Amino acid sequence: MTDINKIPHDESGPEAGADAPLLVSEAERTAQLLQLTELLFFAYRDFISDPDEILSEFGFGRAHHRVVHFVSRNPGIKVADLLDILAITKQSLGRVLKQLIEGDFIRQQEGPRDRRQRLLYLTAKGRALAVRLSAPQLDRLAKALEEVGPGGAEQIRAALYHVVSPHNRHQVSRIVLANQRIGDQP
Amino acid sequence: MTDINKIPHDESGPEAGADAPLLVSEAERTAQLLQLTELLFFAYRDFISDPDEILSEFGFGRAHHRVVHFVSRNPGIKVADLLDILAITKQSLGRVLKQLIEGDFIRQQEGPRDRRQRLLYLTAKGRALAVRLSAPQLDRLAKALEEVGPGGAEQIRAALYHVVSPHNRHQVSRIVLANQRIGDQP
DNA sequence: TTATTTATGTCAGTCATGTTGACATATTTT
DNA sequence: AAAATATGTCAACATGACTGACATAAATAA
Repeated sequence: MTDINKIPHDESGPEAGADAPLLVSEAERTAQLLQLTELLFFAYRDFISDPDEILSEFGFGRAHHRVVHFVSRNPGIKVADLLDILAITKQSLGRVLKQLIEGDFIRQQEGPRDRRQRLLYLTAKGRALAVRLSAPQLDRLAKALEEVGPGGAEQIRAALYHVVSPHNRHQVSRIVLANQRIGDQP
Repeated sequence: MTDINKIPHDESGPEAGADAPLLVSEAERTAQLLQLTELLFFAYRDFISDPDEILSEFGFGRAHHRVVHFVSRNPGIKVADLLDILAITKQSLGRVLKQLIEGDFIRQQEGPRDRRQRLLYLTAKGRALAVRLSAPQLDRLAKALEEVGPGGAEQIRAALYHVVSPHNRHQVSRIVLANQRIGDQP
């Protein structure tokens, strides 16, 4: 290993900066990939830490966050579609959904064409929670993106997209492109 | 919203490509950040899916993966340092560590200077498991990075690093820069 | 119209992985 | 000799997943 071990400047991060040499050996490439693996782990962990704190105020957990988030982004979503996005069982969803409905964060509305469906919407209270949950994450991401140049966001988006398994990409594209902003009225 | 809703080409991902306009409005910026939030969720979920399958062969879970990974990367690590990295309690670690030791994936060695310490090492069997677990992740990351140009890896590294909470960055730097390659002899 | 399928909900039990709190043992440090 | 440290362990509990079975209402097909 060459200079991989040098202690990075605290504001630039490991091996960052314009003077970083492009990779030479296979070993360095592997080392870089391992570092990215670990950074993904640590970044993800901290990324969800702010919502976790807010949620605990309400006696909620991460499962509630996910439901609130995707209902916020997809107002009127069917239960079946939400299950598809979350990739959990209806029993798992049922528990948190019940709590969110009883706490007046989410309301259900009979499907206009198919009355079996229970279309999901955030209440005003639910929207307020969604805003509170998303704020620190948007802030964190915005600050992180300031550290990479303009256009970096697109590269990161492309990379993350291609970390998704090929057979899931189409679905992820559809979901991600729902452009309801958090807190907007449905 | 302007052209955010266009269905992306399946191989380029949402809103990627050289022709993507730089952001104009605050709303578009927020939409982009929300998309990144969701991509991080979906990418992370798929990223750990391959190891999950391998682990289930052994009756293991993600907790075992983390322990194997960080012991692999830090041969001879102290229990206390491992606890620090994982940010879990010793009781949680104890359970999975016990299973890994009983299954002959990890061995403990008395600290040479401080005989209270139990330094952790992978066995040959443990190294084989570590290699199997890391292979699909390294492969997945390598392919994803091919989709962004050269230098993209550095931008992603910088971004992920700055998603880590400021007070954790120093520790993460130290940990990530341990350059033991998975499968190498300690 | 009757039968089947679909969308949703619910009960009951299990598992993995985290938590707190209390306590034990060996070893090092003061 | 006393205190602090490194590790381990027991017990109880919480969260959020799971499987399997069954129930109801509404839409669709035969």
